[in-house]
Amino acid sequence: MVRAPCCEKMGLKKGPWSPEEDQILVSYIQKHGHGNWRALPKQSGLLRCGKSCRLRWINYLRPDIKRGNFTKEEEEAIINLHEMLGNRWSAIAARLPGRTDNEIKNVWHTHLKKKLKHYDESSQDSKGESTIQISKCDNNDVMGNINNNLATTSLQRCSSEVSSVTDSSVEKVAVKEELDYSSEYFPTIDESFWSEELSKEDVSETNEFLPLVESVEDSKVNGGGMDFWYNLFIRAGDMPDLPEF
DNA sequence: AACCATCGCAACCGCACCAGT
DNA sequence: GACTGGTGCGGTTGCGATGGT
Repeated sequence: MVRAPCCEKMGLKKGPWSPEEDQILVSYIQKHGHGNWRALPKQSGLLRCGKSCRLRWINYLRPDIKRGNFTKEEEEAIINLHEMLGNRWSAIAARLPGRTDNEIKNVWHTHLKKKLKHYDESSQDSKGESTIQISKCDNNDVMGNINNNLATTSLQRCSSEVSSVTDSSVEKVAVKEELDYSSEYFPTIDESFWSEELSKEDVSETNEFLPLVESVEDSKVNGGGMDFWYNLFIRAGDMPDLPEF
């Protein structure tokens, strides 16, 4: 395949986006959508290549982007999902609503890798057990449901152990954590599960996931982490409307 | 205050994949 | 089946911000 000439050779702009460019891109997409990224710059009058426009929109301008620092829950989810999925950032991002693959990738390389390294080092000091610090989940009921209904991940095992602690929601507790993160603790998930074609019916047939939806909808509990857990364990795109808490 | 090192984030690059012809 | 164009993805880079000396 013949590679398309790069932006610079075409006289197109590169580098940081100006507020004016952002404005043009947003208003164009709001009006016309983004059917064809390659044609978009021409039609909108932007001196950018389509690829650059797409990236800017996806990583920064999309209205559903959640800005700001990652919560502890999100960080823990990234660690767990990375353990399951590897460097498939887009797949991880699909399970963290409002976060982009680029953002997750950056967070991984700047924060989480170091964090994990730190855990590894501290865990090597003890024999077979390590002590890690995690934040207590905001809502024990939710975590209980997760623990009842989902195959256990390392995070959930931690959560079940802290669920008896009843005061401050940000209290840090020391949790004994076994070193072995073997498949015993992760559900066997074949590729079809992660594929975008999985329907709602398929989800219900994959057992653990539906009961969580029901429990969330029924419980109407108030907790900052609710949307997060709700979205994380239900496939993006097949989600029912979020319940009001 | 000036310089340097490090960090964090936005953006780019190159490749792979897919659909249409 | 081969070719082409569009899109998506993961790795990498550039650069401003921040902190330390």
